[in-house]
Amino acid sequence: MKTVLMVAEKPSLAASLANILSNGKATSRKGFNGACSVHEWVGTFRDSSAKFKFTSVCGHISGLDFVGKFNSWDKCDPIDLFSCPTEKKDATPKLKMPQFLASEAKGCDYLVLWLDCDKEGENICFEVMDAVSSCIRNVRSTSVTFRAKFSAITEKDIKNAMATLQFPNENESRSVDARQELDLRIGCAFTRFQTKFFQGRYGDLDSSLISFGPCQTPTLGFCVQRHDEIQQFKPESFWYVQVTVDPEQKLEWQRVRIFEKEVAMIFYNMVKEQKEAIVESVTSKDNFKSRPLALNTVELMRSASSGLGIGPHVAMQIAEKLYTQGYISYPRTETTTYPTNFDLRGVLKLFERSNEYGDEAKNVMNDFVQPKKGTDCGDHPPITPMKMANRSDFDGDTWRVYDYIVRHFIGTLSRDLKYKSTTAKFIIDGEIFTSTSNVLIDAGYTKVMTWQAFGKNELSNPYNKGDRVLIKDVKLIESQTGPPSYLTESDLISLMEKHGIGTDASIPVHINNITQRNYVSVEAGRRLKPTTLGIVLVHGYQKIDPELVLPTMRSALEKQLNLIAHGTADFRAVLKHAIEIFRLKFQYFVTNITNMDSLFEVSFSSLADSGKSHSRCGKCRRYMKYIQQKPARLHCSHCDETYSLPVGGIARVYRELKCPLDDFELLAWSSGNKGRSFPFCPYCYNNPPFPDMTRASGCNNCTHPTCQHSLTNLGVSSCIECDKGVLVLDCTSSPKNWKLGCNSCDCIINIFDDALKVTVDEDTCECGSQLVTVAYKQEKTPFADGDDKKTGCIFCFNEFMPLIEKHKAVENRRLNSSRGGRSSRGRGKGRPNRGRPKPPKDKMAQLAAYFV
DNA sequence: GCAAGGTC
Repeated sequence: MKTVLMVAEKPSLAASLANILSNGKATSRKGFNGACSVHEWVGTFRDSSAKFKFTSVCGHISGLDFVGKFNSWDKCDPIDLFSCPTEKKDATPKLKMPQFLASEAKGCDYLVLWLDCDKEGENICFEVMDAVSSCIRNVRSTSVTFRAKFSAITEKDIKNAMATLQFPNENESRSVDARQELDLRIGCAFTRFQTKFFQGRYGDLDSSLISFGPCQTPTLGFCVQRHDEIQQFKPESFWYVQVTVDPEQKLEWQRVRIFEKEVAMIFYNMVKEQKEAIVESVTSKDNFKSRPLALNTVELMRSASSGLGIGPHVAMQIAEKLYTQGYISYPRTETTTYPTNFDLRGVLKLFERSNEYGDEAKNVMNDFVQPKKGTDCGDHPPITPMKMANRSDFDGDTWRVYDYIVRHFIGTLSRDLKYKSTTAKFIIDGEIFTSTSNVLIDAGYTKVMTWQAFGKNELSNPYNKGDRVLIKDVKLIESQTGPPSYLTESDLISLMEKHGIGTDASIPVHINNITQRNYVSVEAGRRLKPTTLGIVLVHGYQKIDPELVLPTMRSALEKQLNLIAHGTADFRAVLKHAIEIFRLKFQYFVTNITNMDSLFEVSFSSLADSGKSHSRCGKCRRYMKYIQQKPARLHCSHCDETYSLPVGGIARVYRELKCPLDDFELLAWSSGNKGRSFPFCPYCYNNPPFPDMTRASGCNNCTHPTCQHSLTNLGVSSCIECDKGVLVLDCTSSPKNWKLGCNSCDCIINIFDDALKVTVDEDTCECGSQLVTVAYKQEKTPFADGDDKKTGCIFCFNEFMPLIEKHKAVENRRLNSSRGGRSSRGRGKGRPNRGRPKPPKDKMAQLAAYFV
C-alpha cells in the first residue's frame, strides 16, 4: 500500500483538513517537535487504497539571512549588503522542522501540499519539498508531488481540491524568494547606515535603533503626513444664520455656512426682518444602519483599537490566546462571508444559556436573518466564537475582546437598525431652513452591539405643511474651521490595508515597530502622534528621496515581483534590476545624508554638546564626553570619534590608569552594587587588539602578556559555573572589595574582605588554579598565627576558606579537593583532574603567540 | 542591534 504525506501550513488546519478528508476517522499523534501533530487514516488515492499521513509546518520553515561576517555591523560596509551572499536559515530552530518533516516523509510515496493558497504558501510548498527531498524519491516530479488548491475550509471545497490536484507553482514561490531578498538587503543596509550615522553624531536620540523598512517607513509616513496637515492648517472664519423657532427648536440653514462676512450679513439682515417661517413641506423616509459583515482580522483590530482602546498588537495576542484555548475560530483571515454550510444556528445555540447574551441569542434564533454577503478570500472562515465563556473565565481585556467577537457574531445575524427620518422644510424670505427628526423603529443588531446604539432618538417633528411658525430669534454666528486630528490607529490600519502595506498578520507588527522605536506615541483615543525623531526621519527622506517613504514604493515593488509570479519575467533579471535600483538609491542617500542631518541638528544635541567630560582620548589626550543615554557612548569631539560602551550599568574612570597599547584612559564598568564589574579600555572595547579577543571585551578578556590588568595576569582559574569562562581577579573596587568575576558568565566570588592587597602569583596549585597572595594591615589580619600576608590557593588552602564568600559552586569544589596548603611547585605538571577546573591558558604559550 | 513574512 502506498503512503501519501500531506502537509498544511499550520497544525490547526492539518487537524481540520484531516478530519474532513478522513470523514472523521483519522487517528492523531503528536510529532516529535512538540508543535505539530500527525493525523493518519486509510483511504483511496489515485484509485488504489493508500495510507494517509496529514501533518503541518508552522509557517515558513526557513528565512533568509546574511552569511558570516555580513551579520556583523562592524565587519562590513552597509553597501556590501546589496551584493553579499545570503543563506537560508531555519526560521525557528527549536521546532526542528526539516528533521521533523524528513522523519515523517520516510517511506512515503506521494506528497500532497495543502499550504495556504497565496504566494507565501506556494513558497512554503517548495520549502517542504526541500525538507523531504532526501526521503521521498523524485519529489520534484509531477507524478509524486501535488498541490491542493482550496478556497474555503468546507467539506465540499476540500474534497473537490483533493479530486482535482494540481502542481506547485514555482514562479509564485520564486517571487517570494525575491521579496525576501530585497526586504533583507534594503532594510538592513539602510537601518545599519542611518543608525550608525546618527548615533555617532547625537546624544539624545530617543531610540537605540533607527530602523528603515519598506513597510514600517511608509507606515510612519502616514502618521507624519497627518502631522504636517495639522501643522500647515490655517483656520478660516465662516458665518451662518441661526434661526430659533417657537417652541424652542434650532433650524439648519441649507447654505450651511458662508466664508464671506458681507454676504452672510446680507442673508442675516434679510431673515432677521421676518416674524414667521412657513413650512413648505414635510417628508419622511425610512433609513437603515446596516448590520455588520462577518468579522475578519483587520476589522477586529480596528474595533479593538477604536472601541476597546486595545492596540492591534495586544488585540491579536489576545485573539491568538482565545483561539488556542478553543474560544474563537482562527483569528487571522481576510474573509468576511460565512461558508455556505456554516452552522450559524449551532454557534448561536452555544449562547442561549449565557448570562450575558442569552436573551439576545434566543431572540435572534427566533428571528433569524441571513447574514450579509461579504468577500471570500479563500483563506479562513470569519472570526467567530466557538465556545461559551463567562466573564470570570478571563482577565478584563481578554473578556472585552471575546465579548466583542460574540456580540459581533450575533450582530451579523440580527436585523438592520431601522429609523424614520422626518424633514420639515421652512422658507423664510426665500431662504431655506430645515429641521430633521430621527425616530427609532427597530434597534436591530444594536441590541447586542450596544455601543452602536441609536443615540438621537427624538420626538417626531410636530410640523405640518403650510404651518406658520413663530421665529423666536435670529443670530449671525461666527466660527472657524478646525484642523484635522492625528490619525487614529484604526485610520492607520485602513490606510495600510488600502495601500497594500503589510498583511493582516503583519500590520500590527509594523505599527508596534514604529511605536517601540519611538517614532510615534499613542495618545488619548489611540491617536498616533509622531515624535520629533519620527518627523525628522520622514522629512529627511522627503528631502533626499521621497520615494523611500511613499506608500507606493511597496506596491511598485509588488508589481515587479508579480512579473516573476506570473512567469512573464525572469527571477534573476527582476531581482538584479530591483537590487541595483535600491543600491543606487542607497548610495544617493548616503552621499546626501547631510540633508537629513541638517534636520537632526535642529532637533537633537550633538555628541559634543551632550554628556559630561569623562576620560582622556588616547589619540589627542583631550577629555572625551560620556553620553549616558542609551546606547551609552564616549565621544571625542576633537577626533570626531564615537566609542560604544557596555550596555547598562555605569563606566567610571578607573584611577586614571591607561591602556599600554593605545594610551586611552581605562574605565571600570559596573552593573551595580552586587553585579558584574571589570576594567576596560574604550578603544580596545571597540577595536580588539588581539585576534583571540572578541569585540566588546574588557581587560578581563585581554591577553596582553604584560599589562597588569589583563586576563593573562589576573586570571585565577577556569570558571566553576560555565564552560568557557575564566575567573579573573577584579580590583576595580579594591581595597573595599576584592572579588573574582567570570569573564564570560555572571559568576562572582567575593574574597578577602578588608584586605590591603591581593595579587595573582605565577605559581599554580595542583588543582590547576593560580596561587593568590593576600596582605592585610597587621591589626586586621584574620589569620590565627598573626601573619599579615599569606599565599595559597583560593580553593584549596584551608586558611583561606573562611575568607571566601560562601557560594554554592565553591562548596562543591572543596569536596573535590580536600588537600590544602601551598603551591605544589616542582611536582611536575598538574595531572588532569576530573571535576577540577582547568588552569587558565598557559602564559608562556600566549607570550609566544604575540611575538611570532 | 537590522526587514518582512509565515506561525506557536
